[in-house]
Amino acid sequence: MRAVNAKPNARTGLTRDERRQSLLDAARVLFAEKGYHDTTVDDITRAANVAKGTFYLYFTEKREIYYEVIRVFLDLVKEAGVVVQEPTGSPTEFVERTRRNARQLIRVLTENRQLTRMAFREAAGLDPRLTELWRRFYREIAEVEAQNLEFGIQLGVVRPCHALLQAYVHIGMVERVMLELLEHPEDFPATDDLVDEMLRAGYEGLRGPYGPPWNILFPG
Amino acid sequence: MRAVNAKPNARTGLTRDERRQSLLDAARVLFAEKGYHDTTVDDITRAANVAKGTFYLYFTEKREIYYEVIRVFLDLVKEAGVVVQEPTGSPTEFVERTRRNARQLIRVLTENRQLTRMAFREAAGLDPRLTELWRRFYREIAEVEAQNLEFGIQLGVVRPCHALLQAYVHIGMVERVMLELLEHPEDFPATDDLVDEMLRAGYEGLRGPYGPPWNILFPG
Amino acid sequence: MRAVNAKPNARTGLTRDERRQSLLDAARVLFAEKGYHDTTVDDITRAANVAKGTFYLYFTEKREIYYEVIRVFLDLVKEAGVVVQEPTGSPTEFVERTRRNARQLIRVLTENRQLTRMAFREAAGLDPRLTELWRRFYREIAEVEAQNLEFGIQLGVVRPCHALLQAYVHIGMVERVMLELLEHPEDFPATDDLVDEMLRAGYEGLRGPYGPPWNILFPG
Amino acid sequence: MRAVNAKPNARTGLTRDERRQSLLDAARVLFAEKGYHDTTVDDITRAANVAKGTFYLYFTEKREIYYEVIRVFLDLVKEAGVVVQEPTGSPTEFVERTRRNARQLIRVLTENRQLTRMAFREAAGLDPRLTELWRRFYREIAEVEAQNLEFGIQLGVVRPCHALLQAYVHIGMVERVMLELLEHPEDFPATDDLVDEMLRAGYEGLRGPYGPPWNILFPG
DNA sequence: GATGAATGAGACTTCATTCAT
DNA sequence: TATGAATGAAGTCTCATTCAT
Repeated sequence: MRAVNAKPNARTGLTRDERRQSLLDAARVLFAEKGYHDTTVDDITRAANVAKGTFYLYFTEKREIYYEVIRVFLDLVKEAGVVVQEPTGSPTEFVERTRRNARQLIRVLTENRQLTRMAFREAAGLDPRLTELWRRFYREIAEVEAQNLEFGIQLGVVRPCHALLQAYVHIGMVERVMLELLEHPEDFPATDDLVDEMLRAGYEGLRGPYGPPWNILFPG
Repeated sequence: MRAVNAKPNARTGLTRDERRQSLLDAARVLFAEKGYHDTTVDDITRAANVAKGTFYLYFTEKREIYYEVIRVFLDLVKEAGVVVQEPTGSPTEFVERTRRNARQLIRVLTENRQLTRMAFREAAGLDPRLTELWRRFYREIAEVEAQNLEFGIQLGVVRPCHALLQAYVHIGMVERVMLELLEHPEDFPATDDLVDEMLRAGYEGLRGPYGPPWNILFPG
Repeated sequence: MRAVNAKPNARTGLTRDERRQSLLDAARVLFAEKGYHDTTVDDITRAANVAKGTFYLYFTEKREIYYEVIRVFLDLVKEAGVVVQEPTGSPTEFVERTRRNARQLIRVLTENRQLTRMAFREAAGLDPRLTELWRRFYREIAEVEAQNLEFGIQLGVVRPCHALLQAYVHIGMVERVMLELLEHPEDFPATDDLVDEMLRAGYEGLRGPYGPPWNILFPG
Repeated sequence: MRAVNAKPNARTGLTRDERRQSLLDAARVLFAEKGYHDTTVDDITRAANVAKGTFYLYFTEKREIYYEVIRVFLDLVKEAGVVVQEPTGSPTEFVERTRRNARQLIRVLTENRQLTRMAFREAAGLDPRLTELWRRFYREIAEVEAQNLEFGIQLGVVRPCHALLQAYVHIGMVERVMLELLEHPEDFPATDDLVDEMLRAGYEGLRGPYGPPWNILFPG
């Protein structure tokens, strides 16, 4: 028994979902290339090989398809790099899992280089609804990361700290480094070293051989 | 002797620079509020109390004034928070200077809350020239920060590391935390504690009491 | 023996005429509610529970179904209120028959309140064919009424006059009063009194106790 | 000293009001010819010799100019034919004034034949605001006419009656006759006779030589 | 006959930019 | 220099109608 929308169209042989998907695919490429405002509905339908009116059978307005493209992208990012860990295992395992997630995240963003750049450049600047989408994205990944930090604290791998703040610290460092990496890969170490360098920075900071520990630096 | 454009206009009593500035001021407020696309040239001239055509006596196109608003804003940010340090002094002095810069940066961004949000939301999404402006902004502040890290390494306060990468790490953490702070100040510690928590994270990381040092965690 | 189109459809169990009728019924309601331009073919087919394409198996275009709805409505009106009288009987009978027709007309229009309002509001404004339909409607009812007046003249109940002109006079008074009645029933007497007041106005005018007869008023 | 908008435009030499008027003039002709829906903004601006965008400097939307055309037309009609009379003078004077108004009304409507036909055909069918305009039109003229009837009653020229109802009766008869006259002038007497025939019908009705008076016809 | 996805012409509206005074 | 009416390209969205299955 087929699903509701699984019946292929009489004329085109595409199901409703397939057609919708082909519009989304066309839109993703065009938005990634030219951004929201320089991409017209006409561009999208031409790229998807349908008439202009067809667009409005699948999306109520131009914004909606942009919204959808971004939503799917952000879900992909969340899925790739943002994983709820278990409060178990050794410190090595804990860090190792984090390491794997980071590498996976880099892979996904690199595979969607243009889309990533566009998404973070235009970010939330055109719609309260879109702003809300981004806000929720950051909130969700921050909560997962804060949760992971709490687990780390329980395990003793992480020292007590303001977990939510540190979650945003981690998100920010990854975000900025990734965006620079996508522009100038030649300025950065290869993926594995890059990940390690960042993990280490997060784990034990940058204190040098002659730097006194924080409690001596600032006794207050 | 007055500068070339210092002669006040017969009708308006404003010098050319003053008029230009009043357009920029009006534009800044409107862009901050509504973003680039929802602000019309008409809005700007109405807010600045000049006729529409006057706009084009001071700016060649709408993008230019946006570009200028962003440029001034980014310069302000650079000036506030990004200072080339001296490779001298004690570790305490080194960190103390960083601390002062961070607090100053928070002050400036908070004072320009709406503009900051808008600028980072719309970011570079509408023009190669604007994209280039942002790219240069990040490159410049990254270079300053990398330089400071090199100094820290020389002083022994900072361990040897990939300075440029760590510069982006620092930029990212500040950027993301700031943007969240502007949205949800109630989720974060007050400024001084916030700065310390971040400095400490950068300085000695989050390693907990039972976390082994990195070289033991990953002997490779 | 069944008529040509009386064979019920295998799938739907409806004869061609029944299906056509259900489209007309749906259209009548929608047109009455929203008028011609705000009612889409999609609205109609959805309300009639058929696919959009089905519409064009029964009507060649959207206008046609509107035309048909109006035609049926105008026929209903004609049938209800416009009756050819016989040139026989007493004055009382003559007036009494007129009175019955008027009451019947009010009933029909009141029962189709929305449709009546819509029909007279949009009237003939969208199509020469429709314009012609309305023109014929007025001509036909005017001719019947003129005929009745001629009978009245023959009976001596009605004075000699320009019968066609007076027919339009009667049509106009009924039409306008009816349309106002449908909007503001509270401004008018109840049906029977309303009819009598109008009949009397038509029959002996509004001349007051001190008003001289017309031939004295205007001796020419 | 000139009025606010009396300064002619630098480029075109037209004041704002003149330009607006030329758009209205163009629109009136086109609407009269083709109705609302078949007239495009493009048609209007082309006829007025301005660019399409200019339209929106003077009207917020297409409906607005239609609304304005109808409003001006209805005001013209009101002004021409709907005059508040004085409760003074002889019956002859009273009727004579009515007669003059009626003739004036016929002149105005005949001079605006196409516009009149269009206006009454499309009537109120496209907008609540327009519906309201028409509703108010009818209410206002009905109130004036009802007032006049009250005066007539005071003078004894008119018998006591439901004045508002009779006002609508009069409006309807004039309206319908006028619309038929505009279509088929050959079916009707010349203006002066037409007016007299209608006045007489309203004044003393159509009772014939053998028709008993109403109170005998219907003793109830 | 019935379906409903697809079509595409065409309408309205916005707004950056120009230019005659 | 300042004005602000005028421009017109361009974009979004609607919907009557078609047609392959």
